[in-house]
Amino acid sequence: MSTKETTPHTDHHESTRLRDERLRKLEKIKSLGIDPYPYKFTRTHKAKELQEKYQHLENSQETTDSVTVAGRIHNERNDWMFIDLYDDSGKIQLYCDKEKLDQKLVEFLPLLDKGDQIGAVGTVRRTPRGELSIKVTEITILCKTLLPLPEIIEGKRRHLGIHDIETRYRQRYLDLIVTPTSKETLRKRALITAGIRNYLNNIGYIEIETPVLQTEAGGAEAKPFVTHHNALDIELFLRIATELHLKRLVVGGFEKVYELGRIFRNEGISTRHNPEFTSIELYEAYADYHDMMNLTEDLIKTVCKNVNETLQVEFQGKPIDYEKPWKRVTMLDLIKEHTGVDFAPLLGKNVKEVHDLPQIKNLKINLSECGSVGETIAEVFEEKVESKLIQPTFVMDHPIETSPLAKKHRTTSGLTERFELFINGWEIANSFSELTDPLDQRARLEEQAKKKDAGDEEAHSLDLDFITALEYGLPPTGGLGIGIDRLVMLLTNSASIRDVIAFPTMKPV
RNA sequence: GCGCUUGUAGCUCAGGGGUAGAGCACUCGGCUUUUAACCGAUUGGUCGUGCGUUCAAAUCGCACCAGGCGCACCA
Repeated sequence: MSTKETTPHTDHHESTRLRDERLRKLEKIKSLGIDPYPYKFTRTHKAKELQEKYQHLENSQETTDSVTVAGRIHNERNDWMFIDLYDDSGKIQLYCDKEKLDQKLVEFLPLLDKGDQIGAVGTVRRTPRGELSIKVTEITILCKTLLPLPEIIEGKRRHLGIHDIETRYRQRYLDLIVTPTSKETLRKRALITAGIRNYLNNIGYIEIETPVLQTEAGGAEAKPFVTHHNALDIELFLRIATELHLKRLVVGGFEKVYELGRIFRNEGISTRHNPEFTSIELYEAYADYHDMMNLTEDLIKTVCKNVNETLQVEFQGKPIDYEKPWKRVTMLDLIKEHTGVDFAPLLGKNVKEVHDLPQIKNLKINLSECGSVGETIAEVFEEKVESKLIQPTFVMDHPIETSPLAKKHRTTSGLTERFELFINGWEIANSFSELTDPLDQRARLEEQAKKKDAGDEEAHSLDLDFITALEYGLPPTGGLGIGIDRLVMLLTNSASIRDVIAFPTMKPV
């Protein structure tokens, strides 16, 4: 501090100047024998509790009820006569009548700054203007801040806030202080994840944590992050799915098991993609994908109602109705509906012959990457149908070539018992009647391994221990995965995945 | 990874070859017993970074860095 005082102001950046001013006040507070960073403070009420409790207090009415509150100063008016104090429940105004205040406190007030955390004791009153206030008798500094909070001006109106979206994500603590909706979104996210766990725990599921560090990153098609374990001197991968370990747990005798947790995929970043994101996967013995559809629909309806108190939710201007029974339709029927092409008779045909059919050529889709009719179907679906599925829709019975972990369809050959849930054109959930036949599973993963060897970085890897587990017997099992971040986006009307992740991945500055 | 676009004071933004601007915030002073208070004064900036063009660059060009949006990949 002492060297700073001798430094000319001209050598300082503005931010340093503002900080120095607060350091000066900090020193002053210390010199008064006050600890600017005390250990504990006991309050009697939160802001919201007071607002509710004194809802019926009339304008200008005063009580003798003494209360103690604590929070952060967001604003001050008329030389500290009015202070807007915020805690995590909301706002309460402090009223400082300097004529009646202890002289020491009057002298202390100018040492405060917006952003400081304080505790206050006083009596409850409603001002003539109708603002519930605490008529202050004591103020305790709880934390002296050194940096000013960001403020924005709209018209002539000034309030706390940040327009710069980069700052909002990089310095999320600031965003949370000054942007009420940011805080609300994360609060809702917590409500959603807690709601999901509650729902599942109540019907007999248990949550078990499976490894993040794996020697084979299996269970999905994605590029993994690679890391290294020093003591073992081996390459390890961050998990891309929880699927294979959870199914091992079902082999081990857990009949209803899930994990809600972080997974990692080494792919692009966008408004809908963060390299680490949260999924829930759950597995239920003796269930099939029809059971999983019922569970998915009921689960999402339940959390939606919890969070929004309604099943009609707007997403970026589009009304989405979660209430009506969700449409259940096969992938082939949807393709037929949107393109007029019926793939059912083409299943099992030679892929080149299929691509040469006039009605396929007319679709004007690049199918050169599709090495099978199944892959062609998936591609046509993605190109022509996916983005149109705005209202909740279960898309059922995917081709076998693109679903290596799903059981063959019980009646239609070439298809599997799988569904994906689409809302707002996004895949929200993915589910199968899990493949339990160890010989079939081995054959399908070996097929994937061939693709991987041929250079497909995203093909499934061959996890031999998983195959071994299946040979010890996986009962009929329904499995389900839900992308939590996108679900939260939908239920909180958030345009970017970064809004629903507290600390989204950013390039270092 | 590609395309478009943005980066100027603590915050929000103007300025687009000729001495770096405004509002608010901060600081100081005045007025006021009051609710975006008001009035006045002073502060405050390597114009994202680097290299170039030019007598002269915040401004023009190129490269790089970071963000946003779109595309690709994907959930």
